[in-house]
Amino acid sequence: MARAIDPQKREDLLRAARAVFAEHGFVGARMADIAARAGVATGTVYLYFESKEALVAALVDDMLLRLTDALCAVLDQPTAVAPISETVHTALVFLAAEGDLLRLQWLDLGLNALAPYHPLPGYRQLLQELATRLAARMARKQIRRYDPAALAALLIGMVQWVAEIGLLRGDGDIGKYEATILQLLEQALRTGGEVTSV
Amino acid sequence: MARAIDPQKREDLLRAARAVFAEHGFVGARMADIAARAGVATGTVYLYFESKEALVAALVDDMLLRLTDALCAVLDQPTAVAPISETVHTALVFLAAEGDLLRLQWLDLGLNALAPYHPLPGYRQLLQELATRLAARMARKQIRRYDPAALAALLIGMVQWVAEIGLLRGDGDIGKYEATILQLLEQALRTGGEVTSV
Amino acid sequence: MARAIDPQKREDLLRAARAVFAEHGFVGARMADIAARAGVATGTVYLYFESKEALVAALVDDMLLRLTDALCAVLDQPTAVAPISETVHTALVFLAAEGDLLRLQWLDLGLNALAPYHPLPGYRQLLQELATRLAARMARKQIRRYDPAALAALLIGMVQWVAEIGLLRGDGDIGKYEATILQLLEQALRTGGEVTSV
Amino acid sequence: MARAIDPQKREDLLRAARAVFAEHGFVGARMADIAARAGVATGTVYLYFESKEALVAALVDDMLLRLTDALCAVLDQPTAVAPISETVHTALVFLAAEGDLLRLQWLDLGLNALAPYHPLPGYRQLLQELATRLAARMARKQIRRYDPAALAALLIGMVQWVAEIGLLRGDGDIGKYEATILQLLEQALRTGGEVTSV
DNA sequence: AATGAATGAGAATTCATTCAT
DNA sequence: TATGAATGAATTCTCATTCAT
Repeated sequence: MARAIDPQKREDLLRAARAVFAEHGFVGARMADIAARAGVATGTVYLYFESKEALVAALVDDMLLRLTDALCAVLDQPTAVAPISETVHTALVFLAAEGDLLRLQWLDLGLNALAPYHPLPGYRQLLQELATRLAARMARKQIRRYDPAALAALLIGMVQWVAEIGLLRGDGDIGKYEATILQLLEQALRTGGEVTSV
Repeated sequence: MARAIDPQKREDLLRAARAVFAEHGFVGARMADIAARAGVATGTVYLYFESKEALVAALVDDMLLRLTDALCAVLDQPTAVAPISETVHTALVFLAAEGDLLRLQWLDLGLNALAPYHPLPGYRQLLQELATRLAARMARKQIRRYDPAALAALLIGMVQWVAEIGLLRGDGDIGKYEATILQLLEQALRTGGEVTSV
Repeated sequence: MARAIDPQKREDLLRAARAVFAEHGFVGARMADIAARAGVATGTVYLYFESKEALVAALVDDMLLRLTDALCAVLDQPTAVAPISETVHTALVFLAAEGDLLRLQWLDLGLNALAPYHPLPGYRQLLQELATRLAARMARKQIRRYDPAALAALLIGMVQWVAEIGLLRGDGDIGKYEATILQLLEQALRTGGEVTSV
Repeated sequence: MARAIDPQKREDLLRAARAVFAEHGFVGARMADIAARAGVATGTVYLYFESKEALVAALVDDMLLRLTDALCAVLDQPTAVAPISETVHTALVFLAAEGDLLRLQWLDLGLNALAPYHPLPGYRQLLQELATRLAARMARKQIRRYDPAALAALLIGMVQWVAEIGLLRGDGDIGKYEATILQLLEQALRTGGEVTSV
């Protein structure tokens, strides 16, 4: 059970779940509503997802994958003037737009507190893809050398937390924070003698 | 209602709640168990806390306050050689030790996704105290000038996420991450011509 | 949980459960209906009984106890002319009148097929009280000597099955069966040379 | 629908159902498991049996038929020394071996408490075949004269209940009970002046 | 303030059954 | 006849919360 029989239906279910979670919150969302929204019977949800929590996990995992794609797209642009800045900006825009999923990520983390080792594949993927690309820039001396995996984690940490602050404050104005991230990275990442734009 | 009549009992309840949450997770934790653990009747819990969620919030808020105290203590040491480094280290040690509460923080954030603007007082306090002290160091040119509030947020973001990674990986080994934070801050925070230790 | 707090409420619950079971059958009976019928909230049922099945067991056990009492009352009458006959008759009348509980007994037996050793206390009680009294009569040579416990079991087996046949046939006319039991016991139980009425 | 298309498949399904019922109990048994065990698709079960309950009924009915056959085989032996004793023994051995089906019989009885008149054909058959043969022995004065149908019912009642006691006690040791049945029948069934073995 | 029995809303989940293929 | 994905009804039981004492 809980196998993807019909990919389209799985898609519909995820879309419906996201909408219902956004509207009623995790606790307020009813599986029956999600099913109805996706145009299937209640029981059908369970052919695709083990549980309500699994729906959250799938949504978060998918978000992480899309974030990875978005960031990689930026970092892979050969013509970028300030790739790191653009990456940070992209991440912030992405997370601001998908604040509902960022909150679902916190929920997933909070709900699975007892599970010993269960990180979503998306985390590894995101950090790894980022680390690879950062390492490449280090190798090319475009940015200062750090542990790539750790640097990737720090970027994600800053960016997610800044996005969360935007959500917490409600206004979503994180301009000051974004500027500071960029200044900080400017200093931290620039290579020795040159004047570079990160 | 839900006001602290007996501070000791409130303490006991928080301690009991934390233990039960850690043992059974938020969903698996029963108010009756928490009450029993604290040695009071079920109904008594509600004389001190509005709801189960409020218990989580109180626990998180308290954690944030204690984190604030711990970090301020470090930053206020006049004799510190590398205050920022020590602060970061202190934060990581603290969060690693209180991983259960960090997870409860994520839960609180995830659970209150729909509430418009309700951040715990502890967040403001933590960021503000940190910002104040960072600003002071900037004024004294001990570290490079950034927006203090934003810089405080970035530190918290990095540190919390690194601690979370430690939890996710299960091994808690975040040495590499801590080293990288320090290197990065070393670069980002050092003032112009001098060779400083941050 | 599932302890008797208020004996009266427990009584009410049992009475309500029996009525609802009789009306809708075990499967058709809803715990909420039983609770409503007893004038309590749904959850309250679970303060007195572990589960729907436990309600059945309690009902059956109680029936067994009452049957025991009824039969003992007959057997303990010193003036009885034909005590065994009267006992059989009493049992048949009792079971015919409480056919719903007899059926609940079958259900309990069928439902607990997997539980290794879980007979209701009522069974032991019934067989034992009966055996004791039969043994006494044997000692006084009022009836032929058999293994008392086994004889008690055989009586119960015959009587319950005859009552069940009455239920199955719907007409409840078991006169022929009762007569045959009595004839059979007359032969089987009479002592040697005397002409006794069992 | 629900008619036997392929007798072999019907057999397989019954065998599978019995195994799954024995393993998980009636409630715990899933139609899908039964189907899988029989090597057919879920829906196929319903081509052979109306419902889960019908599966139970078929199993019980079949058991009753086999019991009938077994008992008739004994009673029809012209050379038997003590035919009634052997019949009782055969019944007890049979029911002890098929305790799972005896329990399913109770379940069937308990589940159909509300249905007005629906006994399985197997009951009538069993009682009738037995009655016929007992009547024949009475006609030949081999056993004392009673109402044959009633006597048959009493035998079944005793034997089933003794088998059930074996199940309840878990040890299956019903030797004492069997002996008592035989002694009792010896007395009850022997004809006038002769010394017969029943 | 404290108690803890009583409340009762609540929804996730299951699985017997169906039916389009 | 067989399939097995889809259905969706249906309800037990839980447990946060209340409130009479």
